[in-house]
Amino acid sequence: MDAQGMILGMLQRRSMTGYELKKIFSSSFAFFSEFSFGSIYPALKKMEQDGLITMRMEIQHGTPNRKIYTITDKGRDRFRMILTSPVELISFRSDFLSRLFFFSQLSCEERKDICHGYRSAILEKLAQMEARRPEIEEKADLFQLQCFEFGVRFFQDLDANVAERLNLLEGQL
Amino acid sequence: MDAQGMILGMLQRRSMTGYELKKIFSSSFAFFSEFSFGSIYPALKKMEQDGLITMRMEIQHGTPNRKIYTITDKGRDRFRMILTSPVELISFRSDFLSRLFFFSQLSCEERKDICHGYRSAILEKLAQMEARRPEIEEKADLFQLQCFEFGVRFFQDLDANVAERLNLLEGQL
DNA sequence: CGTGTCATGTAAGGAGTTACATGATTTG
DNA sequence: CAAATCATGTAACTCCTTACATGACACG
Repeated sequence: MDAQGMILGMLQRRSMTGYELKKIFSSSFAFFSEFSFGSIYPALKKMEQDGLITMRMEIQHGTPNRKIYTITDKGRDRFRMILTSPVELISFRSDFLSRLFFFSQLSCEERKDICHGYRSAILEKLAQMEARRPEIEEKADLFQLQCFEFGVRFFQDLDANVAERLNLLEGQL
Repeated sequence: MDAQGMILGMLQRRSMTGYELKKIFSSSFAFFSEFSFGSIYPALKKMEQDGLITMRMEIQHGTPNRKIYTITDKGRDRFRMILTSPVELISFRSDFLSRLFFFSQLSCEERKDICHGYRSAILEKLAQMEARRPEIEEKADLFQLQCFEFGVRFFQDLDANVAERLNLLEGQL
């Protein structure tokens, strides 16, 4: 699902500004779908032109004015279509696998370093996610919590998968 | 690792044409890194200009002439740098998780359909990969075989992860 | 005689990121 | 007094894909 789809889904829950959308995308769910301002603001503009959302300016004193976007019926229809269209199989480019593919060109030490370094990065990611668990358990609905659980397990599985390659490298298998 | 990096790695094993590179990228390792002709040919051109590879034209009779690319010392140095640079944590956009995130907006039936459909797609992918196992076990080196095993396990884990979400949806947990 | 394989290449488009510009107000 | 937060936006760039163009030979 692209930026437009994700934004529509968010706006279906409640009206929001681009800035707020960015905060949610950057929160605990960033691991499977993040977008920068450079994607969000142009997408909002485009969707307003297409009649999928409407904008209302909130004049503020002190802080800058906010543009609050609200989904329209047309937008709701569009989102339904997006949500029920065929699900794409995960597309990923794995830097780790790109290295593993060329491991024959590295020394044994270098190979192990890469694997260990990668495991550390995964475990750090997991720690970051766990640190945010309370926040999620408080705010998220059942399915969003399931997204989080899926993510945690995904990285745990990834780590175990790398560990298995390491086992072989270290001749412990 | 981008197209340039992957191509350099391939050329370090042996000299090749763009067409051959494409065939390898489209083979059993496409699941973690694929590139189209539209990436490969311009990358080869660029890298030749940068002195990372050299080209030698092979005149053929009948079939079209082939441009055989060979890595240079500069290219080898570059690839070493790429191979030993910090490994990026996997970056993926999961269409399935994007749906799950908005499951509250779907009926129970629709939710289950999405999960079942997704599991089918994963199992089909696994079947496709297994069908190519003999080819890989014959041609690939130890580490490339490990890439393949990693991929198989990755999709198995993915399936199990989706299955766990389904369990909850079906109230069997 | 159509389809597939061999073989190279380019132009246009897609979908994003990064970096910059602006500027007040709050927090440490 | 510096840095973070609030808030919006654009231009340039990256890196890739899709679709097209070209053309001969081999297979069934």
